Amino acid sequence: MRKLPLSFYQRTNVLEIAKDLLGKILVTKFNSVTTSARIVECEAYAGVIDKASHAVGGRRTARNEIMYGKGGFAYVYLCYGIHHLFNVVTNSKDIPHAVLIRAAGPLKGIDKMLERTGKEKLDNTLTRGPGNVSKALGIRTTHSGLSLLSKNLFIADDGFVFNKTEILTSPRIGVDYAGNHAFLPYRFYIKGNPFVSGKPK
DNA sequence: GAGTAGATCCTCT
DNA sequence: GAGGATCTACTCA
Repeated sequence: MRKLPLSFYQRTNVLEIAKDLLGKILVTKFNSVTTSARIVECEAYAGVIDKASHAVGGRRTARNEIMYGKGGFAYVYLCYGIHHLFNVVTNSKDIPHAVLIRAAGPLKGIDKMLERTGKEKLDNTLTRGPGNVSKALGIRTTHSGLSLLSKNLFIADDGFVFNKTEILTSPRIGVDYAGNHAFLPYRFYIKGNPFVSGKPK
């Protein structure tokens, strides 16, 4: 198992990076507690031309500043006052591309995830949906700006790959306000995986 | 099983 | 001062 190198994040095609993140392992080590989960769903946000992105039209604020930095950093922000959403910043400096991690399958530290989410036992709601992934892994807005090569927060590759036929694409979720961009097939997920958000098949 | 309302707070206008 | 890259619970059928 190895950490993904910076070169993984700093490629120019955000769609390719989003697709490649499927099957990788998101790991957090906070207060010497390790939790990890395999990514099964994510969405690409293609910077200034993407109406669903925080960086649309070159919008630049204190909150999304990190998106304008180099790839390989975490961008975390609060949505609806409740949910912490975890993003991976990609591409190079001044190009605000990002990938939103939407769902993952728990691997290590499941007990700790249950404690964090207040659940009794493991079921498919533990890490289903971006708000729950962050909650289970203990990711909060204070972690925004952390490097994904740090020892507390990183993404690893254990050699596992999903079969190409298991990877599906669809329009993104919850971005109806983005007009025609709401229909772009920028969402990637694993067919039939119980942790993928939306209606189970 | 499907549809809808409410939660809740930081950020930008 | 408004609204959001969401989730859950509750209603009704």
